Amino acid sequence: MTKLPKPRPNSLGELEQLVMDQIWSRGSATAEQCREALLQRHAMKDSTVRTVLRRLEEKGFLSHKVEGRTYIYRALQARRNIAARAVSHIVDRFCGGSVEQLLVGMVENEVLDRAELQRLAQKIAEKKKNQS
Amino acid sequence: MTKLPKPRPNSLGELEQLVMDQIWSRGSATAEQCREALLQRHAMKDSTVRTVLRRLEEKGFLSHKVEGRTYIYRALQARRNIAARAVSHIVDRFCGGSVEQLLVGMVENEVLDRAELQRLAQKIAEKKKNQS
DNA sequence: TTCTGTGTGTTACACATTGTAACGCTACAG
DNA sequence: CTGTAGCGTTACAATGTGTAACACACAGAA
Repeated sequence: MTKLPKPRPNSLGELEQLVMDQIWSRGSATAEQCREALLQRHAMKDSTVRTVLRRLEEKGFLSHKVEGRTYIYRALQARRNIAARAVSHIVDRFCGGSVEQLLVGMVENEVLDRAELQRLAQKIAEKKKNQS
Repeated sequence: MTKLPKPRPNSLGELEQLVMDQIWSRGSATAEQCREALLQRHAMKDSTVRTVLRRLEEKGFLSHKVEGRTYIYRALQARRNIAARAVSHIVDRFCGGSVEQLLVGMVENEVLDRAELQRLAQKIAEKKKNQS
């Protein structure tokens, strides 16, 4: 009976976010690179960053390769995909699975205005034309 | 110096979700009504439900009026609006504020298929026509 | 070869959130 | 007047997250 790695939750804490942002925008990064980049807004020890990186890897957001003695982390999932899945959950939970309902809500809440929505529809239509 | 109500986080735990679902689908409900409705999937004591209800109220999701000796809870926010704001955060965080990016991601992740997307665009267009 | 620093693994701790519940008080029904 | 239904208060354990110390190992300097 090998003990399975304890499943960690699929959401991101604040610091975890910041670290992921680093990885995403750089493509890949070491612990030190992350730390340096974050120092301005958020001072922390190197062990802190490394712990966060390890947890992110456990959660399945990152993987690393070893280069010499240092770990180089890269994202396993694109920002967009994370967003897509998160939104999918929300839609299921709150909108009865209907993306349309979601969009309606977003307009109601002025998160999205009608003009924007129109542009979206336009683009979708165009994309279809180009594809078919 | 009156102590301000401690701000609770804006997310919902699993049980909190279930309770909110009850309130949302009924329009309003008492603690006992919630409890009874949830008993099948999720046994719990009355104090548990009441604690959850109180916390939901602290978080700003619910309010209550008193009828005789019982509290009647109702939602302060529509499901949809919660969804809209949550998604708005996600879009900001992960999609650079672009809903389009989000939709692209959702198609990539097969959360949404192209046909569905087309229907959406269609409906948006129709709605515009009806309005203008 | 020995020393030293850099990067890693392990372990720990505090605090907040969430699920869970006991206990005690009060007011209305019988 | 007494039981009970419904509330307020308080508590506790598990988990998630930020934070970090410490020990170990290896690569390059002396």
